Amino acid sequence: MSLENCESLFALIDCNNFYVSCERLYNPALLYKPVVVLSNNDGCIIARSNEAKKLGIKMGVSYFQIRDFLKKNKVAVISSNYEIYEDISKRFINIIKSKICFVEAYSIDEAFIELKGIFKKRSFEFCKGLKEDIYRLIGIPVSIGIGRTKTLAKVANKIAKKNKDLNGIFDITGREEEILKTFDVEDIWRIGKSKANCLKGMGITNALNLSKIDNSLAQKTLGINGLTTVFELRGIKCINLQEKKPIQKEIIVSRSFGHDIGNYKELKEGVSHFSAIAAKNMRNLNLYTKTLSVFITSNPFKDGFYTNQAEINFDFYTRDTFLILQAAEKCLNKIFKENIKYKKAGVILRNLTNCVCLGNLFTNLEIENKHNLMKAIDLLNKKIKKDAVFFAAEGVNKLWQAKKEYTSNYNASEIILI
DNA sequence: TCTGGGGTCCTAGGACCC
DNA sequence: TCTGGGGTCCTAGGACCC
Repeated sequence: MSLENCESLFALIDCNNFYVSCERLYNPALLYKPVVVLSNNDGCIIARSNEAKKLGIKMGVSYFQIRDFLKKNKVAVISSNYEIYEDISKRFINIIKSKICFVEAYSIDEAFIELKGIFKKRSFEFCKGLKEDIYRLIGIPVSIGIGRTKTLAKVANKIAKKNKDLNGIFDITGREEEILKTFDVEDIWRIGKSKANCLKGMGITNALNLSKIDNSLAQKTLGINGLTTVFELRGIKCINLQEKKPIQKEIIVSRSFGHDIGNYKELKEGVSHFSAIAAKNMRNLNLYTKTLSVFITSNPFKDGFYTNQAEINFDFYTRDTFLILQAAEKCLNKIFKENIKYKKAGVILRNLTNCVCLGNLFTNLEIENKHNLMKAIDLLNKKIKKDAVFFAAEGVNKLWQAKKEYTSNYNASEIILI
């Protein structure tokens, strides 16, 4: 076998303007029109249709700054609806898994695959078929980049997206030098703004320059991950396909409030609500926690910024919302200060495990009963409606809730695509 | 008036110990 | 009078990703 045959081949499948594409499934009137999707709290732009990109709307811009511009240009504005996006994302991954074994669900709208054997021999045809299948089955357009390493597949994907003539698929293999020469160092996967600035200061402006950098210089300026990137650009595989998702290290639920909160009661209700969501998410992932922390912050854009956090360790691993609510309240009491307008709060669960770790002989029965209660609550909320059952500590009015003015009224169960 | 949320990893620096 | 140095652990904060 020649050395060439031993080389790996990866593809990155990336959904085009994913959130916008999802919204278009529910509302075809949005097709061919400029559309943007807003972050939680309608804070900033997190997805744009191609038409919106053409208008020069940038990613991450705060909504209030360009509201008038959007209106003038008749851009459709939509609040994000993550339930729907997650549902479509699962379908997207399932289609890929039905066609090939080696799949890594990398993010909500991206998957890496490793092409081996017959798939490698017919890589382009296979990817073309996959792209067509995804569109036929769930109506989401994707772009696919192919390369010898994940980093090169990422580069190829950007090229596929940018260049219309390629019809959404590009294989960089054999053309690395020519392409990397035109590829801005800032656009390389895992090279962020600050590293890019540092590199540009050294005269390294494109990906080809970076691939030729001295190893020890790369490590010194970019750290160990940067050196990995350099090798990957040279076509040397350092980052493997991660088919099995490792156990999550933390679960975070945090939100900015719709308005500043000055009183303890309202803040406590918010923190309790986030705790209940975090506990529910943890049970969904079949995990238990041993550490809970709460943080609160005032508005960082205003004077007298205050932020603080407190942490509590449980005596044993738990997934019991009652215990989590108690702990969250204790943490909040440690850090709450009067006369501050709070803008944001969050709850973090750490030290997660998937082992069933119960307490001692005397507490086991009680814990078992609580488990069953939690299961029942989760089931009711799933079957009847969200928040059909909730904890008194979360409050009834939820006055602090974030803004969401432009939500589409669809839910995931409404659409049947396959 | 309005400025996202969720996640991981690395590093620098302090505390502590021998 | 004189005040080392290396290891480990922890944490906060930065950088990066989507």
